[in-house]
Amino acid sequence: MGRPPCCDKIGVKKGPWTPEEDIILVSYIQEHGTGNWRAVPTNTGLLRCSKSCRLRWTNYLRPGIKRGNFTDHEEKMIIHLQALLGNRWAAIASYLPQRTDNDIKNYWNTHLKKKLKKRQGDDEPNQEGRSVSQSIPKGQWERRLQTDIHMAKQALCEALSLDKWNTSSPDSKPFPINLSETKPIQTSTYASSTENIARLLQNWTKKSPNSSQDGSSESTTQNSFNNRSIGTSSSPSDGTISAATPEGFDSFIGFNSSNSDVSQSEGELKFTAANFTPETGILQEESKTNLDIQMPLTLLENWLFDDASAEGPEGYLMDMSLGETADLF
DNA sequence: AACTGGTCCAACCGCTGCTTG
DNA sequence: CCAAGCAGCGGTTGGACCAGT
Repeated sequence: MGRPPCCDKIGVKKGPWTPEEDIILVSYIQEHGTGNWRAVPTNTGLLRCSKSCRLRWTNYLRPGIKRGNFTDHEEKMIIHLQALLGNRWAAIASYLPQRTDNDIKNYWNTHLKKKLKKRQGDDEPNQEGRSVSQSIPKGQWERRLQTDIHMAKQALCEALSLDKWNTSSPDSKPFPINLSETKPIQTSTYASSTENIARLLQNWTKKSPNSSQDGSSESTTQNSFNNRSIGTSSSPSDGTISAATPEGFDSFIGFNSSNSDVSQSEGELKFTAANFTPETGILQEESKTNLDIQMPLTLLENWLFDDASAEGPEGYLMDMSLGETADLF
């Protein structure tokens, strides 16, 4: 007979999250992963509903999130993807792994909508208009189906050849994203909030029994979390975070700093790839997500930014869905 | 300095499809 | 098979912030 009720709405806290709450949530997910959101409020003592916890994690605390201004590159991708997929922000976000669907949605509503409106007002033929008009002949459901088939195919390809990514050639990047060609811009609000959290995390990591380096595989989630964050940015002797800075925090909670740092060297990229395998624990899901979109994004960029291409996205997707999926299935 | 209007974004709301017992 | 609950998604909102007057 169903499951026991989720979180009753009595005594559930709402509104902005405090750094303390963030730490509690992060530390819990470090130990237990993101599998059971329902258990999070009860096990952590957070007066939040499970939904709120999940949202906080996926939109804010999750590793690998890039914050701040959108680059031209990202902007173009969003515009094209929105024209292709509609308001399927989650699907669009899957092509921009560093951005959350909420972020993209907000950016679309606050910036791009107006921008496009303005451009259309200028009555000037542009790429966005072209993409939209090209996508119209196809039914929405059909485009969705094509995209979903395409994504499923990519996921399968990834699953079958994960090792290739880890031992890829020096030219290959851990993430498809040439987003890294663009400038990193951090918002001051997030920076300040991460500073607070990082400061609090210092205490937490000191107390945490999980920062041990015994190499035990009892919890891969813990190990990966610690290895990638504390292990690279802290003193091994005391286990504390070395820098109470936004960068320090980003690196604590994941791979963000190396991932979003556009000035990173190829060597750093390789380092990221080497450490960023699906076997690395709690962030496995995130890493998979990132890996999964590697090929599609690279291909996507071909048509997104190839002005000479007259075929457009539909041609690509049609090929993928009608041609290659036949082989797949 | 105070007010006003606009912008931005984190968080909430409500719906839907899937999962579970 | 069914009902209840969960997780995820897209739409909306509230409040902080900023620029202009």
